[in-house]
Amino acid sequence: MTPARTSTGTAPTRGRRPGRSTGDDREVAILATAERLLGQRPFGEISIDDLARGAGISRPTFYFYFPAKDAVLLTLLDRVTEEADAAAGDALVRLAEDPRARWRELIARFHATFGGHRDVVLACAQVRGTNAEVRRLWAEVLERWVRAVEAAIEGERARGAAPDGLPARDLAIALNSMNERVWYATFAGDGPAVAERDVVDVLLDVWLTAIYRTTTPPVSPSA
Amino acid sequence: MTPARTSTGTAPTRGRRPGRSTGDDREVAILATAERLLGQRPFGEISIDDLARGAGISRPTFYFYFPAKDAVLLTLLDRVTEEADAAAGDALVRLAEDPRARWRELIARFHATFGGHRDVVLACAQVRGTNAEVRRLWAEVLERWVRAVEAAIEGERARGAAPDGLPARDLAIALNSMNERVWYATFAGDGPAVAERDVVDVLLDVWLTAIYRTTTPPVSPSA
DNA sequence: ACGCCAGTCAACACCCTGTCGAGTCGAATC
DNA sequence: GATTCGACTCGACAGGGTGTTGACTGGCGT
Repeated sequence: MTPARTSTGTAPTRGRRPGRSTGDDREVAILATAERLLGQRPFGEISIDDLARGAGISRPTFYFYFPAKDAVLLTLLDRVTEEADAAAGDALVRLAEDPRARWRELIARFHATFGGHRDVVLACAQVRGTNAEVRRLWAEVLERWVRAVEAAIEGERARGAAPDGLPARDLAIALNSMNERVWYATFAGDGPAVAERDVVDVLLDVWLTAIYRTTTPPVSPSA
Repeated sequence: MTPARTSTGTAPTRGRRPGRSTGDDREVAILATAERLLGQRPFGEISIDDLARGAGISRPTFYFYFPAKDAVLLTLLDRVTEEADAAAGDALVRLAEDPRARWRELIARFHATFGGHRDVVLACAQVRGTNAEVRRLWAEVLERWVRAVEAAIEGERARGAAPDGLPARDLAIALNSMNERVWYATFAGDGPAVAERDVVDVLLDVWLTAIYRTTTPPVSPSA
């Protein structure tokens, strides 16, 4: 796994150099403590001391493993986005054979991944406003997904299944943004939100109408 | 205007009782300082001391006017949402006469209002994660807008202009959520974002296709 | 037997928040 | 014109969180 000490960027000096192994358990203990505590109270109310004590070490020792509290969350986020990438992976291959099913699969898999780590996702959404590292990582990940969707839309237009219209990139951004915000509201449960069991179908409907102008996109004549 | 001392909720005792006027300038000075500083650095990096000194008072005196730093932002947000409400106001009346123009007007007016106060909007989005008051106020406002859009969609379905489909409320939530997130990205300028001059048209396109399945909704036969 | 280094923590310096109590001052009131 | 009252002000404190320093430990290679 990627080392956690990424936040300051300038100095990867701090922390355990590869070769030894004693400290690994402490690192995972911190991570586990963070994920557990995130289920109980918001990130802002968890102190470094809480994390350290939860992992059986003192506060200064925490800094041996992570440069700051946010870096823990960043590592957690990294895991989740990797899992989401893996889950999404091949959802859009052979799109032409059954577009509706493929798009639904994409959305459903993201939903499952995020829903399975909602505490982490929610916490990241919260600190994204104040932490540049989290913001950057999330922007990177989103950019990948936007590009994948953009390419898929262009593919559908090329085979004549989807009409021309908005630039594919803008459409991809808008749809991905919608998903992000709708999931946030659904998982956080504050403000107007779509019920969790409906959210995939609601999002799917908007995606299909925005891309194809119909909820039953045509399959490819061949195949 | 509404007094700012709303955060604790239990005790409106604190602060200047109506009748005198000396303190009003201080209050507006704090607000003005906050909005000015927000244009320079994020809310989290502005201390109460900064606000107080900017308004020409000491830190303890700040607490005479506002119960906490967040309350200042809350007051600022209140202004912006009121302005947005006023701007949006009658955009959806006579929808049937020219649906595309009316929807566009709604979106464009919100865009103009938020864009005119982007520093405040951005700051609120950031603290929403950590501040329950801001979260509640935003949820309330959003709920009003969702209801208005929901009613408009149902109206369009009733007159046969829009096909049935998703529950109108879910659709309204999804579309409003999309706007919120897309605007945030556009104004913040981090991560994948739609260019500011295109954003109204991009959002409009998704709204129209999601509601009508066409970008040129039919006008009412009468009128 | 010795040095090195990952790992550990008590203690410190700092910053920010929120509160308390002692004030100042102008405008009614007597 | 003295007195009272309440709006308004701030110095000083207590508390809690962060990040750093410097000293200490113990195993492992030489």
